Amino acid sequence: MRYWLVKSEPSTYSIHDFEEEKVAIWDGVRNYQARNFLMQMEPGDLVLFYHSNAKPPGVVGLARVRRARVVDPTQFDPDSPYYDPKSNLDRPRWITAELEHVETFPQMVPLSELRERFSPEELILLRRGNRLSVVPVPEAVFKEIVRLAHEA
DNA sequence: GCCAACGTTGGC
DNA sequence: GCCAACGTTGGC
Repeated sequence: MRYWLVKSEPSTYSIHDFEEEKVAIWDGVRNYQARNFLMQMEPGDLVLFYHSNAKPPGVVGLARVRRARVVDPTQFDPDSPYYDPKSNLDRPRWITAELEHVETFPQMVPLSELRERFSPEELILLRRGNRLSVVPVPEAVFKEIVRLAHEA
């Protein structure tokens, strides 16, 4: 059982979109390091949902891995912005996971608070220049973030 | 809107 | 294989 954080721009796909849809294939990730993390996800893993490019940016909800190592269908769709002509059906290049919505937090945990409470060493998200849209989160950090999201 | 950081592309 | 140019991410 592992813990993760995924980023999404709310203007593209927000926690509210996810709450309505309930289940989503986490498609469109086109970075090998992020993909390698996606491929390590297992059913039952818990995933923090982070709004990037938002005002303010921060952790806004919780998801759970429903299916592991799902082929990202958008890589084969010429009409998709995520189409990858170099991928092929026999050896798909982009593998992801299917997530289910667990909770939209009663209060978001903004990036500024994450910076106050955690170090860049323990939370990859905080490392300078980090652009990975999928990162692992240590259990203790995960639990603390969930606690903060429910604090009165 | 700015710009630092980073990834990718393509000429050589 | 190197690396300059370019594109993207994402906080501010």
